[in-house]
Amino acid sequence: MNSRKDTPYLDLFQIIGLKLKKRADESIKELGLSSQQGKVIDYIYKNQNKDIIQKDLADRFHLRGASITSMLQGLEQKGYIERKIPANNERQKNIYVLPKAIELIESFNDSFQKVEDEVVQALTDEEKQILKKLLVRINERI
Amino acid sequence: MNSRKDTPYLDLFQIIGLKLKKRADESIKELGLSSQQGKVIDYIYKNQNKDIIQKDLADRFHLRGASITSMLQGLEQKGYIERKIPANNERQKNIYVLPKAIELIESFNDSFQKVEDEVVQALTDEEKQILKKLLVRINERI
DNA sequence: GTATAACTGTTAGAAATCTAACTGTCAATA
DNA sequence: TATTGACAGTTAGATTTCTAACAGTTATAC
Repeated sequence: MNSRKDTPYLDLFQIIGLKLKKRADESIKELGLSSQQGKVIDYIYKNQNKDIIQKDLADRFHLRGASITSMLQGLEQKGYIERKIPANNERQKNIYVLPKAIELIESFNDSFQKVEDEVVQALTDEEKQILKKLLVRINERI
Repeated sequence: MNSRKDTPYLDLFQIIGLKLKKRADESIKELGLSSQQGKVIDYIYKNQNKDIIQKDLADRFHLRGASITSMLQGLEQKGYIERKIPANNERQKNIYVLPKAIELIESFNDSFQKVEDEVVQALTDEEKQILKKLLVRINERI
């Protein structure tokens, strides 16, 4: 009777991921951004000296090119970022954060940090290390 | 200089969750369903003797009532499920899977199982147990 | 050198989810 | 027992993501 199908890891990752997304969204809602937008702005800011293009964001955040276009159009209209076609390749667009976004980064990173702390608060230092090691390995293999 | 903000657990859960969702969607695409729809049908089927109502699904899958309404309307139109107002409470609707869905359950559970296997394939038995224990504990606390 | 393929980003339209406002039903209470 | 509040579900409209088809640019191959 080994035909019983069960997917506890799949289910746990799905549920934890959903809960964390809602917590993160909630924590920066007052700034008028979604957690996804916050993460993207933070990533652009941290890599501003590396000539990030939209494709890099699509790869990092596992989104389609069309979704990045849509998100960045929104962030550009709201004055958080700007996009410039580089001289050496007219297919691409480099992304830069504007002062209006930089003011917020510290604030929503504080919020994300609080959610992060909640996640690992139930674990000992040793368990944290083990968990990170296992998550990294899983992430590399899938 | 401890102002450095970093959220590796948040990021890993987000990325792994996204990857797994895409894998699961891909694996049952040929059946004409999303992985979410498959999970819901499976849940209804496994709890058919418990008079499941829409609110139970909203709680289990961390979706809003409106989202459940929309999803179940779709599944009902396609002939996978039916909804019946119980005699003792006209506010509620009990959900049942129809034969057309039951035929598929075995098949997409096989698909989900394959994704599940990929997740843990890089881990030893001991690591699997530890991981599950830590995930369960995190899920309980957030 | 030109034709073709690969790359980067955009558009249009579909799907899934959300919030806010709503309807109808049941429960509590005054 | 009449009112009020809580509950379950629905609708309308917004948001975010997706796929498919496309335009323009760059690289490759003949």
